Amino acid sequence: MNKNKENNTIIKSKREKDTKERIFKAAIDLFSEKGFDAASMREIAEMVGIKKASLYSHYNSKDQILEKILKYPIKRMGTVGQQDVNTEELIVSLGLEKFMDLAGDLILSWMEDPYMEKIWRIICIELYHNPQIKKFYSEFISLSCSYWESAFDLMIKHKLIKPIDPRLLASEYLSFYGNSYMEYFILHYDGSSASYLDEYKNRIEKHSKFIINSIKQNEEIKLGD
Amino acid sequence: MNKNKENNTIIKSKREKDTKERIFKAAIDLFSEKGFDAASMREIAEMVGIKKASLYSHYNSKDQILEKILKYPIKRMGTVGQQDVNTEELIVSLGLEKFMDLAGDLILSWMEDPYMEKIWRIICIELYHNPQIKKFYSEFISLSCSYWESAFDLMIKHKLIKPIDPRLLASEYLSFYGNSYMEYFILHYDGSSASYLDEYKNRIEKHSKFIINSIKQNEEIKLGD
DNA sequence: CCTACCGATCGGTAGG
DNA sequence: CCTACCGATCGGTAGG
Repeated sequence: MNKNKENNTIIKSKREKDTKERIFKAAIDLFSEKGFDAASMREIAEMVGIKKASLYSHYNSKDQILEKILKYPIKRMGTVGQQDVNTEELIVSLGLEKFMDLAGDLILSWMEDPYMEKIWRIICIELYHNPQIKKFYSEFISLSCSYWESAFDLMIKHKLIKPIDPRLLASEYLSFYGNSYMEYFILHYDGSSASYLDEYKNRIEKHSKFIINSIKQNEEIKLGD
Repeated sequence: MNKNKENNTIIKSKREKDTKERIFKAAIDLFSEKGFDAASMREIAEMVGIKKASLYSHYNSKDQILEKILKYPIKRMGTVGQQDVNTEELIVSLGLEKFMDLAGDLILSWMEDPYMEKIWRIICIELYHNPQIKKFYSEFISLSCSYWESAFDLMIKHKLIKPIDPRLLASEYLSFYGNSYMEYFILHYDGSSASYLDEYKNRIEKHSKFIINSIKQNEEIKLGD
């Protein structure tokens, strides 16, 4: 008797967890497809196969679902970006070209998670309309700029690149990424992935080479040093 | 009798035209402040000082108001960009630096119209949510890229810059603009103008110098030619 | 997890 | 240019 009750509780809570996750996934799909406002709670419920009112046993509000979605990239950033390696050591040991290649690969690997792609699209299309998303994006941009500013600063210190304002370099390097992703997610994204993405990968690779060529220390000057 | 009737007709149609323009301005203000969807016809009417139903004697729908707003930048583009000057002559006669300065000034002067700033904000914040705006933006980007691609191509032809893929150069040059404006309008715009705008002007000037330095033909190579 | 309901708000129209 | 109204849709709740 007791065993049976326990079993039921376990099964029930497992099903509940499962439903909560299905709601999460359905919300990502719908928000990324139609935008946060245009996707209704009714549609989310329909996709999960339950009635709208039942959503509220798992989440208190539509905003709370979005809140949980925005926590996902932060978790992912943690696992990808927060290695214990020292940036200065990495730059010195790899050199300019290889360090930049590694950084580019990291950003790409971060994007290849299918959730991340959809979540970025949600962020891009709701950047203005949602204060929650605006705050998240501002902080993300600010963190990225700081990281790259200090990276370029270290490169100058080790005479790997010309002494150009590292803040300017960071924004030259990152604005191309920003603009490319925005364009991709807003103008060309069709949910099928891979289609346009390869073209963007190609463009970003060329951009990286252009920047490297523009800032690397000239050979002659190096010799004369 | 006849004279009086005529006069009344003129006065009436003048007032009608005036109201139509006040609706136009109110819509620009409200759409740029809150976004197209969030600004309601009731609010527009309230700002103009009439009732909502009266709006429909001037415009058939909310979408038609937006349509008219989007025609404004095209008219402005016509007056600013479509001079009869030949780009090739301009590049040869001015040289690299002065041509780039002129182009930057043109873009800025285009932005300094107070309507344009608000309309750009509408475009940025509604880029995804509104198919009309998406189409307008796509075409604008495509036109800008083509123009700059051919401009860089001409510079290469006249050996003013290094022979780098002109398509890449166009997107290096323009993506910084795109990203800066997007960031300005979405994260820092507060309607008061001038506040952050100066900072962005400064950043864009530095960007232009960075690009010029990266692509200009080295003196030595020029001599050896 | 459901049915049945709520108030709020929207763009737009009829008729004067 | 107005009053008065329309159907549609939204997020969320009560109560079981």
